[in-house]
Amino acid sequence: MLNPELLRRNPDLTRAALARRDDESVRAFDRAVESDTVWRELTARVEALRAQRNEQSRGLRGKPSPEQLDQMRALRDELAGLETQLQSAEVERDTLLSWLPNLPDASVPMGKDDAENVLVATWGEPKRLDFQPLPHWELAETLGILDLEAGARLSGARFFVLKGAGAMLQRALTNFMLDLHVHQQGYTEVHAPYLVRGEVMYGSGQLPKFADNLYHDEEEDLWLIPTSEVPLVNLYREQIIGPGLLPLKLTAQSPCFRREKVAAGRDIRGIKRVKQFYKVEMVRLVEPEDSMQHLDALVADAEAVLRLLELPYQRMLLCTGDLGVAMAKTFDLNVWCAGSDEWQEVSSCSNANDFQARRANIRFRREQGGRTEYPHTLNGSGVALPRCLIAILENNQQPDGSVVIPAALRPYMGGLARIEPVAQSTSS
RNA sequence: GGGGGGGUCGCAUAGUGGUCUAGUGCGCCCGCCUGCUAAGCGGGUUGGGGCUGUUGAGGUCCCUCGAGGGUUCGAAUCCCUCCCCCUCCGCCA
Repeated sequence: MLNPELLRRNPDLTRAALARRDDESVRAFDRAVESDTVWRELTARVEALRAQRNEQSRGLRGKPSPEQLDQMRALRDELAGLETQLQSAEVERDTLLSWLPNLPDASVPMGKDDAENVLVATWGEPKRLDFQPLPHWELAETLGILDLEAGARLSGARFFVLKGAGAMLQRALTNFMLDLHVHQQGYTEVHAPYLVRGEVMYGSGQLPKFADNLYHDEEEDLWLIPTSEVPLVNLYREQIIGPGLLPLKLTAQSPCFRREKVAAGRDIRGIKRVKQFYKVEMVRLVEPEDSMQHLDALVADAEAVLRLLELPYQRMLLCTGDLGVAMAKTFDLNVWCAGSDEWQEVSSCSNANDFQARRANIRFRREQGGRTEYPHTLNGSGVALPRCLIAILENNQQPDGSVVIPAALRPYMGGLARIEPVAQSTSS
């Protein structure tokens, strides 16, 4: 949520910042400003009446006369009418406000969509294989470690089954990433629920806009998380973080559930875009003035994962048109996948500044008795598992169909250095 | 799933229609006292919002006793719905 002060004190600057995203945001902003004005007018009137009631009521203790009672009843009724108006004005304003996206940081380039994201840096060389590389869905099936058919049989399209060295590789990756974040980079490992309340989804910005892409249990009104950013960012919701505790650095592994309704026709082959996958996530809660440095540090933490796994990647700065609603600035890390012959996004590292903190009502104090402030929140994948697994399989494939395990992962796989093709699949 | 108890300003508690502008203890902050510390003494200490003003000084009003409704001239207190915690029984990884 945007700071309401922005609508009142600096509407022109704010409108201009939103205009860098799209026209719809500007129109939504103007409606929010108008609705906020109405709300403030009604607030002033209601509060004046309440002050009047409180004062007169004080003189009434004991035995009010019938005339006094009549007068007070009239006051009550007038107040009730206005309060009803105020309430609906408040709902309207809050709704409009809740749909407004974050302001893009000044350093974010203008652009319509992902085609206009800016390449900031490249690490490593995309592998040129001197044979025809296979895409992961073919490669992994011959290795006997991926079974898309079984995934479909169990759960439908966009679900998959990993077996043997494939399942082990996923587990190895998770453990490797968590160990790096916890032991080398100073994050605190967290396990939090995968099912959360609606308010929690609202807090990190998934609701109200993206209800369509989330799984929801009607009976208990709980939502399946699309990323552990959701519980991690909300870990301190409704709390005031005491002096000296920031920055907080949190990491978690979790399954992620996405309905992928929006991307219905895209990436249908393989496990690039699936409805359930594992991801290791990093979140930071920091003092506002430090947040951009923390964004750089966060990106570096994610990059360390890819470097240790020897995966060539690009760091992209997202343009205004590709920026998530809650985010002020985002870097994507795209890793080269030799078999699919494309760069795939494995990490998205963002600074949400105070947008999520406001929604989730997370505050902090710099010193005992000081005023409360909203911290800035940052999140980034470190990194998404199936796509990382895709990259390892496709880039490390050999002419004989085997796949070499990156050295960093071998200790996590019982020393296994290579996944060999199996003779035959189980089905006939 | 069934029964019982309970959510009050950091923590612990008091408060059963106006005297609550929510008391008390602990903790914390400031000051006094004091070789130093502790004790003692005095003062302060929920969070938010509007207007005004400042760039986060102040002033003023409103809201806030788990959340939302209701009754009433007036609700921490009475009624309804919901959320959460504890406990007993049943079931269960």
